Amino acid sequence: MERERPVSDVARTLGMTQPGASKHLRILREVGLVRVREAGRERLYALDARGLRPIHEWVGGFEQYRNETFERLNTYVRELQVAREEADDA
Amino acid sequence: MERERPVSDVARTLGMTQPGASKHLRILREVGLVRVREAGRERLYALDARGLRPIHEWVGGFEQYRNETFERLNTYVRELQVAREEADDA
DNA sequence: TTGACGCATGCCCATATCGGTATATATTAC
DNA sequence: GTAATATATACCGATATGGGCATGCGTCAA
Repeated sequence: MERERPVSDVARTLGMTQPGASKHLRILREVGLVRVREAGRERLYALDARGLRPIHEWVGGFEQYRNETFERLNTYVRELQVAREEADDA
Repeated sequence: MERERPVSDVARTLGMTQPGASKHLRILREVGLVRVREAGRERLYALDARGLRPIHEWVGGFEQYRNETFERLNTYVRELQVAREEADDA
């Protein structure tokens, strides 16, 4: 992430072959998560954090359901208590 | 997301079979993204947004590289300009 | 210009994943 | 008790995915 790296470097780091890394990087490039810079016979890949922005926001969109989830849970628990009290009364 | 639903409901909504939905929900349950409540012969599934929190934070952790990415890009562009000027001088 | 190097692609195999059918289990209704 | 309903699981086939090797193409160095 921290700096751009040639394909073979990525491959070595991840313990895979050069073609393997090349194919992964291709996908990441196609979805906009990395950018490439050609330097001679090397292709320097680097993270393009902009591509993660939509993902981050999408996941964050569920945040609003956090409280609601617990509210539902509380409602349920209260219903249980009421039901029990009524059963005790009978 | 907005409320708890029985398996068959989820299946119908997603246009898949009941076993299909059941298997997906099992996975989601195992990774903590949904919770289940047994109601008679029904299993009411609901989103557990807490499970998304770590994902959200993990993705957000890359946010710090956003600016750095552009700084690297700017540095590169400046290097190009300098190199061109030197070439022009020669 | 020729050989070495870096990368991308084509091809192939092993395995994972997805979705379906059949079926066992548990619960409700009669 | 028996039938109907809701779910989970086992099993199976089609397809996707991951990773390797062989190879072609561009680039650099001698």
